[in-house]
Amino acid sequence: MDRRQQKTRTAIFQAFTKLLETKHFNNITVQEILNEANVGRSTFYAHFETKEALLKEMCTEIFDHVFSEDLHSEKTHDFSGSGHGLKERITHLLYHLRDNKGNAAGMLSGESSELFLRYFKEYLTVMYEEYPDCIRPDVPRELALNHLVGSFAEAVRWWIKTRMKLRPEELADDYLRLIGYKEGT
Amino acid sequence: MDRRQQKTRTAIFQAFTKLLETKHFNNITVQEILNEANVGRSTFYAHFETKEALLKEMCTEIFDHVFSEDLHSEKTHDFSGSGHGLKERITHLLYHLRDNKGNAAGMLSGESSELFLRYFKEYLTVMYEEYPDCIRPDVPRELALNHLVGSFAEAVRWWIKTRMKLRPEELADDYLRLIGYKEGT
DNA sequence: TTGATACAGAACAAAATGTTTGTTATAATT
DNA sequence: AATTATAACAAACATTTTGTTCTGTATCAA
Repeated sequence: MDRRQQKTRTAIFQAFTKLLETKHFNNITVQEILNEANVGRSTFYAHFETKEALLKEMCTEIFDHVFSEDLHSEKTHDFSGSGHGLKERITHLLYHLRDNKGNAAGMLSGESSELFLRYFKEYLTVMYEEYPDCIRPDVPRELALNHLVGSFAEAVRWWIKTRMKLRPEELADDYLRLIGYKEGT
Repeated sequence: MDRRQQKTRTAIFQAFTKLLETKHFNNITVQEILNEANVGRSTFYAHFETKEALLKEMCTEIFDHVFSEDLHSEKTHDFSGSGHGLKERITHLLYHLRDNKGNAAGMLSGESSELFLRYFKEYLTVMYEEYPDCIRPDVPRELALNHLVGSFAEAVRWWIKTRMKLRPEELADDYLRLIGYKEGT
């Protein structure tokens, strides 16, 4: 990819990220992004169709990164079926977030966290499909899956909101307790 | 209150509700609301400062109604402290939603459900404060409360999304199972 | 060096916002 | 029934934002 394109792309991403930390997505204008990123108007629209498209691409890039290593390591040695590995995987994910790879935490702590959570949950749903043993059989499957994903997203949001005072391992333990996950199950 | 005011107010509420069923809040313009409600521009702004204020007032009115009877019956005979009554209360709440008092279900099923859930959760948080025994002591209190509220909101959203196929009692049971609530606790 | 293309800046039409004004219609009051 | 108050309406308005199109310039890859 042309270096110029990459440069503007990251400039826009950074500007947008910065703005999202203080303002809500809806109240951010394209003009503000242009000013912050020092990018021409036509340039912006050459890269992104709309503000929403920008958000989507940014989320994809960030969460692809946050989840990528997990997905990779999961392919090299498959733990699914035994239930083992969920705790490690969750902890790993939380470390990623805490170390702010791709600024995911910054985004999730801002006023527009609902928007990011939507994308976050999509990835989580895919992840949980690999842990069928976590899904309780005594309630409708979709409801159970929805519960696992939603609860984790909420827990993460709470964690970030409280400035990540708990260590990743602690939050992982607490979360697993809350969803009634037992080590040997 | 002047009948004229009440008339326009409900006209705007109905128009807004109808629009919210098909479009996202962000993509609804004031102009569309005016057309749908057959209300003059200046009239709208005499009633509501902004579109956001309209949303807020509507949510308050609806959720006040949905939660009101619960809060009332709770005062006449207090169950708090024993843990008893949560299942009944949740079931009651779900019946309210299913019978669509105040169009709460319609709103929660639309594209802007996140917005309504925010308000919904506020009410739920207040409600759960009356059931201290549900809050697990082995994780941070705020996290546990957050989990109860978030899980219920997610369960309700799922329920509405699946067109409320489960009976309220069934969903209440499933939800209580998911959060690990035991009858006698 | 050369050809391609990404950029900046300006200008533009279209749409939306929120305010103001004068007039009409409909309440509540006597 | 007549009067007074006020809510609604319609139109006009300045302002802001959006998304497009243009031209000239700078930068990249070959």
